[in-house]
Amino acid sequence: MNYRVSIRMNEHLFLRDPENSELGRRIVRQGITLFDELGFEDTTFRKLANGINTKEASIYRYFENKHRLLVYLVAWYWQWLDYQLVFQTNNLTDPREKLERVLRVLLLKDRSQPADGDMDIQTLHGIVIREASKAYLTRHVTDDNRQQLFKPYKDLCGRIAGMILEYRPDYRYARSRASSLIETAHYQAFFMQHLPSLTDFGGQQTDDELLAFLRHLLFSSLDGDC
Amino acid sequence: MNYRVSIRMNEHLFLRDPENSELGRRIVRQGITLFDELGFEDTTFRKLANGINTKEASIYRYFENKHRLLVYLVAWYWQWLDYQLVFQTNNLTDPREKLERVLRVLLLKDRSQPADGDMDIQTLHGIVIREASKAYLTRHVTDDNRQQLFKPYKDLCGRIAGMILEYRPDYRYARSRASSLIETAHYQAFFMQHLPSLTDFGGQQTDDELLAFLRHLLFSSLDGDC
DNA sequence: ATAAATAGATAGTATTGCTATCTTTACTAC
DNA sequence: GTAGTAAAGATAGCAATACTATCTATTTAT
Repeated sequence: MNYRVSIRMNEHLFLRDPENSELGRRIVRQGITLFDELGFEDTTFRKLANGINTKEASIYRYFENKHRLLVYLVAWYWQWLDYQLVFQTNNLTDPREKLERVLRVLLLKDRSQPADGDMDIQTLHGIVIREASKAYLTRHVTDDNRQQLFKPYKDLCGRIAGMILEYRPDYRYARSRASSLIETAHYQAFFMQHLPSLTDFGGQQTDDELLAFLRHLLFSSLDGDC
Repeated sequence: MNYRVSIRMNEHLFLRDPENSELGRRIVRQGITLFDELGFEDTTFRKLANGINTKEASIYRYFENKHRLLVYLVAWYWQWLDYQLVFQTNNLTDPREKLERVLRVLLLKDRSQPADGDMDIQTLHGIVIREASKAYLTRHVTDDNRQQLFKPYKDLCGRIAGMILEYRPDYRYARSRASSLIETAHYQAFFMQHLPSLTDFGGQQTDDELLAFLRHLLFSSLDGDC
């Protein structure tokens, strides 16, 4: 059996769909490489172009600017993650088990379903941890939001919120709980790696400790009287 | 009685101490104004200089670059907040009451102790919400950390972690709990304002709802069996 | 009164973040 | 096979950014 999941992206995320051409795919692939290696701030379209033997101007035909490329990659990741969630929780009936899967998927603990080959999921995960909040922590967040740029993130939160409500139908903070779960997973992962004194994860299986922490946080909030 | 709290900043945060001169204080004050109005990305030292009738070059004598100015402002805020915490919890004996105060201080719910007059705390709070994570979400976080730039943040987390342990001495995740409390407070405040569908705070007293959510999250994690 | 520190003024440079235009190539329809 | 169109390549250019350097004027400390 050979299959792959393809992810349909919102049109506002690009000027020309990068999945439809060889150049577009190279831009995306190199974008991931540079964001990973240089970080968002030090990446430029000129460097990106040089890395794939094309010209700056060609990249501007695909993405308005560097920020939009970031938004694109992050949105792609959220959509991919959302699909993983659907896949991994399919056929499960126990709501607690579903939430357990949510935690594992957020931390990329399981061999995932293959996606379009241009996306290196592990690397993208690292980019999301360090750069994703720069996608919305801007003065133009409202305009960007109007163009639906954050819909994948909202959809993912919505799905998790739904699972929270399956587990605990009267829970009052499903959406905030979902968004803070995602955010906490990512910045704790960042702290763990770079500012470990902000965390309690020092040892070897830091990833498992983080999972245990998130599990504890999530279920203590859902299981209490409230 | 007339007093003010003065905050001693780490030397690595600046090239020349901005508190020691009129120009320095103007730079800081205008920095706050511009970060607030234009956001970090669209602020430049040229604009800043024009706004206070000086030259770009003069600003570079105080701060290495724009990022360092952000780090300085954010560090100042964390130190100020840390002091607020000390002040507000002084003489309290009930550990739960102390943690309640932590929540209120994080959300700036109480009339605070006056600080050096150049800092507009409310505005700074807004900047911290939107920009603070850009201070550490970089590729050079490790170098910056070596220069102690994030010590104020760590100290604040450490203090909150200490209070958590007073309340619950056997709690295993005091530091992660503290850092995620701070981050959650800020992210949720941002979402509430700009991407409200990621939260459950829609109505009028959104700030009180956020407080209730944070209280719920914090105490449910500390009161459970674990 | 003199030296030292600070600030102001001016200039200059490499890079960034674009936009414009023109040419070449590749595919598509008739 | 040719004409037409879309994508990509090539080149140029420009205003703004992020600095650095240097010189002069002013304040301040001794």
